[in-house]
Amino acid sequence: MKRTTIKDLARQFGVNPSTISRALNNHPDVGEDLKNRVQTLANQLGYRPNRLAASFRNRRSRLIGLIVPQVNMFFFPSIIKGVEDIARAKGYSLIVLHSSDSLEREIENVQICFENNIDGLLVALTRETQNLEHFDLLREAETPIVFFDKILEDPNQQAVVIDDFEAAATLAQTFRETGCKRIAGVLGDPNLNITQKRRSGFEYALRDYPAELRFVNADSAAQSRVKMQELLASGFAPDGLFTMSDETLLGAVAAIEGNENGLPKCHIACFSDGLLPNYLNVHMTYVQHSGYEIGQTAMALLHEQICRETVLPVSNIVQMPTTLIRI
Amino acid sequence: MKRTTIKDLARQFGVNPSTISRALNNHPDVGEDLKNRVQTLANQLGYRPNRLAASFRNRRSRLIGLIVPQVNMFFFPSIIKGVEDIARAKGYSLIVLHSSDSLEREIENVQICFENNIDGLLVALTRETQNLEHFDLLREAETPIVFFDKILEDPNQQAVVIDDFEAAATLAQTFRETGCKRIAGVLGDPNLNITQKRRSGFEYALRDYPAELRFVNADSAAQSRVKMQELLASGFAPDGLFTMSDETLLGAVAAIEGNENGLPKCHIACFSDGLLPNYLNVHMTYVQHSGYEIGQTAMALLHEQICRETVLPVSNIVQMPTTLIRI
DNA sequence: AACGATTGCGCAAACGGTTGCGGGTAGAGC
DNA sequence: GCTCTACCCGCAACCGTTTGCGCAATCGTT
Repeated sequence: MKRTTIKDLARQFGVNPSTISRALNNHPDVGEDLKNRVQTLANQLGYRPNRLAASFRNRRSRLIGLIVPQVNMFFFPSIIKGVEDIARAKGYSLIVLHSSDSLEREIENVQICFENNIDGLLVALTRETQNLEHFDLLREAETPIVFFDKILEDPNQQAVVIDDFEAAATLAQTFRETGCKRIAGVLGDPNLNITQKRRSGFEYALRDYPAELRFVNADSAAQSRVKMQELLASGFAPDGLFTMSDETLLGAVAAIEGNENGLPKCHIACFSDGLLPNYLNVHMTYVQHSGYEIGQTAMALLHEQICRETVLPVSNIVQMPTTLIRI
Repeated sequence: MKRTTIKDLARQFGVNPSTISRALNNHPDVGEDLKNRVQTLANQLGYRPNRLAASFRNRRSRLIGLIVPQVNMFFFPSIIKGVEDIARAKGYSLIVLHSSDSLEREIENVQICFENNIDGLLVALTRETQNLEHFDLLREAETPIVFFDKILEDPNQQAVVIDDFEAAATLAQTFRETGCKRIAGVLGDPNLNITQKRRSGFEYALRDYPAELRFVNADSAAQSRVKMQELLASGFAPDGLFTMSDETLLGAVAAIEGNENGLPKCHIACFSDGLLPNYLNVHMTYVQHSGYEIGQTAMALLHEQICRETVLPVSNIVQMPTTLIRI
């Protein structure tokens, strides 16, 4: 069965397709009577507009691109939920692409987005990304872009992040308060902007505090566990643990709890989306930065840009508020 | 800056747009010389085809719809990764929609997919879904659909699942072997097909085994934890735990480990995507059903249907193999 | 040299919906 | 009876790409 088109409806009523189009779009140039009859028949026949045709004509696809470096367990699901909820409310659909932590694939993804004529793009960068040249394609097409979470310093960008430096510093303070002397920190990839900011915020807050800091880098729960096991095996017995993400938290806690030599009470402070900490049965302090809210905010910001129909030449970095939670 | 189109290229070479189109698509009707010159200039100018136009003309959008009941932590990320990897390899992009466990929203999602002229659809149903009528829209348009994980019994459907009955029975056996007498089972929503199958497989395998079975239903980690806490508070002290998903596993284990009265050694058997069990620092047996592979298989199956260009009137339920793992 | 086959390109329509413009009709006002 | 206006609707172009068909030029064959 073919799908019913505007032309089909036009034939039914013996009018011009343009009139049907206007009737369906509630254009004032169509008589009330005809308008009603058209709309009811359209419903009966289950008429659904062909967005492809409309998009093509209007040069608006009503499609949003979402590019993430990887599909992880904790942050990504929250993000996609937040983005999709807002996008749907505004009448947009989501094309989701992941870069597998590869710049090459990120570039591919941008091209895919361009070819699909997306109306706007949301991006979290890979750890390999050093500049934003590959987005020029979209910028020249005046397609608004909002970066979030994993971003680069760059003029004239729209972005949604948290105050990583400040949050890390706040977490660092808790180690001072609890009197920790040997702190293990599991950070993300050292190339990442957020890793650098969180580390420097952490170190800055403890710059005059006499504790031994040992940092390791890990991108996944598995890596975090291994790195932590190595650290423990090396004889370092931390009384404090700092992690930068839920993934690394999971791995590090597993390593510590699985440690055969046992371990004295260990104070934990971390960044988290808020779910995992409640299931680990250990006390900890965490900065909750909600992926859901970041996703919502980023999408809302993007939508503003789209409606404005002109890319702002100003930089706008939205810093989301975070909450410090003790459990 | 406007994007370069085929017409721009045609003007440059003083030829007809159709010739440019053929040159770019390596059509034999274009001379080698011209073909090369066109392709090199197209690269230089960074020409990217406007898929919207091509899709419109060809009635193929190269878009795949992916509808999931909810965006959870463990299963969904694996699924989307598997689907996207295959889809990308075949030249398709993904529109991701979640139904928030609501039939109404699922119906909306199907309509969105239809309007976007998707070439194929992958669906895991909500717990509210009782029939597949709302997919008729797409079926009439001859759009292939592949159901996965959460499906309904229905003739003439393509689906990818696991043998839930058998797998649950296998897990049940482990309780018999370890001699458990009081088994707590945390299952998903009772309306779900997989819940019913897994429960009946479980009960069947233990039909002649003298153990006390207590089942509770939970959709999330939080619910699972609460239900398990209630069960423990009621005086039931399980020596065996059976869960149906990673989410429920996480909640149930947290409840047991957080139990103030302590608990004797508890044998755990569950369904899992394979990641979480390694981080809980408890021994268990689990049936690994890889969301990644299910996603890949479902997408590959869908691609076959798309290429066949005619919807098969036969039912084809692919049962993925599972692995029993003890840790 | 005459003829058929092949090569290489142009022409134009089509996909479905949108929109500026124009025009016909009916009613109101003088 | 005339003009003016408001109301409704048709006409046709357009968005970028694809493709069947046609045709001229070239090539190969007898």
